[in-house]
Amino acid sequence: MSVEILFSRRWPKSSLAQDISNMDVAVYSQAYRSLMAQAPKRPCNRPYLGGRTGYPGTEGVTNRREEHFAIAMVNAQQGWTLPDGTALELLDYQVPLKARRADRGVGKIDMFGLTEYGHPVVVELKVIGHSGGASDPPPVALLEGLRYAAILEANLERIAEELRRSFGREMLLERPDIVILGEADWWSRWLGPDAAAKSALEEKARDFSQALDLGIVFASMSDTTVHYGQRTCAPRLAELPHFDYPNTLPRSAVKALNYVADDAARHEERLQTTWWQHAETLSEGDLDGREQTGRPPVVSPQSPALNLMLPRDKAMASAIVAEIEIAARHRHFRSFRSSQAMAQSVFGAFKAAGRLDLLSRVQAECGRAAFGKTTTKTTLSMEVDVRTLGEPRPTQLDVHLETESYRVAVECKFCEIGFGTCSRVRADGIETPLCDGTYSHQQGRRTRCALSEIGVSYWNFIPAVFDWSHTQDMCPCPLLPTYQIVRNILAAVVDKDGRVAPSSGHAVIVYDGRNSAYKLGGAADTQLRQAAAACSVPGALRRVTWQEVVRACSDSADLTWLPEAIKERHGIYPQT
DNA sequence: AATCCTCAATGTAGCGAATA
DNA sequence: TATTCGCTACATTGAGGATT
Repeated sequence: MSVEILFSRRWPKSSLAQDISNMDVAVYSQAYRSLMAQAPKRPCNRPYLGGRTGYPGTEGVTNRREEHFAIAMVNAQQGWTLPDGTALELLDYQVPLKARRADRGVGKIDMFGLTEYGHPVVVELKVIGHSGGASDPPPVALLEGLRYAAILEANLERIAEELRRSFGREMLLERPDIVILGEADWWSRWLGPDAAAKSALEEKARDFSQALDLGIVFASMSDTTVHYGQRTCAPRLAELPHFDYPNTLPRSAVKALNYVADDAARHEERLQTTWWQHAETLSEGDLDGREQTGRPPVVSPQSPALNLMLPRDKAMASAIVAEIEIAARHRHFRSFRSSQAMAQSVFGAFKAAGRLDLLSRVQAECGRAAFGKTTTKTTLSMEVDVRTLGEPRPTQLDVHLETESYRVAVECKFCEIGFGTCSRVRADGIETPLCDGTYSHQQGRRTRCALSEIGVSYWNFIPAVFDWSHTQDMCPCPLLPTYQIVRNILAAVVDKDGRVAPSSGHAVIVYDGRNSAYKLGGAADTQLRQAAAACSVPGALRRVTWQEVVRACSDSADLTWLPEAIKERHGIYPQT
């Protein structure tokens, strides 16, 4: 069947409105189905998703504004809200669709993402050209979107599998939605003076939307400056674009907004159930005996190690127990909520089994290896003091991995609903806080940050890794919500000699995938995205769930006990 | 009549996937 | 790993219409 019409690039401006009106939706829908039936399918050793570095591949000058724009947007980890209120998260850019070189007219998906419910979304990005060129007309963008959606749909299962494996996400096996995301200038250049074409396009999109049962959203974003990237310097957007929607196609009724609140309560309830069920299997006197509602099981002070998940093998078990000194245990170490106990159990197990190499299988949510490349020579230590940041009390890393002088700083979360914030704005026992929450000279100080004033060197390093300048006032201080995350990133990228080496380390956040604070739009998620959006080094901040981490040991004989134990105790297990 | 402007057609650069 | 290939965005060209 004729799929040719989906590939037409001839849309003369003079007859744009007429040509759009003349589009026969039935014919195009048929072409969509035909293209789907004959779509290229990439061989298994050539993935669709993942493998992108966040850097452009080339050095020197370029005119490829659009690609840099897309890379910058994905790097910024900024999702946005679709007109029906659904949150969209961008996962990848330049997704190839060709199976063979000879596949004609098959390009790459500018950006690919999922809605918060796991529905696939194809984003076709249109920006004004490097030198102000108008770029393709809107119908071409629409057809590109349809083509990509058709080819994507033909490979849905395959792509869902890749998302699961490489990004730890679940995708619904549904026809993708299409977002045509154009810079405001691009839209107005083509449709500004031509109201007829504009309404023709919107009407046609509605028809397509109905005929094919997919969402088509036109989004306009504020024009923004792109700082072009290089092989070692990621492209950046000067400011995050602001979106609005010239057409509003409410596709699905907005899912209940109290969903998130319910989710948190349900999760807590399920945790308690799982915990107390597990507690039943313990012996009399193993718990501290206190029972208030809402309180998790807490093991007795006589045998704190009971809060660790341990193998039957005695040697391995004692190696795990010894991984964190007793003095370094947190106050709430004995609680089932303790993320420290979780971290010690899991990472201690990998180490004790001599299988740190398995960690390189774990994929972070950005598609990169969560822990970088690890080998059997990787060293792992817990509760490591970081002394490179000039802090009076050094940052403690939950877990520190080192492979050939590449450092990974791991922050382990479990029940926590957010990240630590800066202490200077709190009035702990003093009348006025040491900082009013802005990054500016205050209270007669010589530096803008109360911590810099006492010799903490965060701000010496921050400009090398974040878009925040230490020579400019900021209100509020960008470190307010991102304090702990930033500290972890700095701990990973600042070396012993006090130099920033962004390519020599990264930070990872490990969290419970069921914890709603980390779901799109949740409190912790927002903190992470704020940090990521300002971070100029792609991959410096990665995130991964415990669910994904324990998946890595499923086929290692020495570690099969771990997934079972963590499922038993906390209800954590890799999905499918 | 000279000049400017717009736009479609044609040509090129950039770049990464495909291929060998 | 190095080379080839072809797509997309971008640049240039020139026809023809509009303006001065």
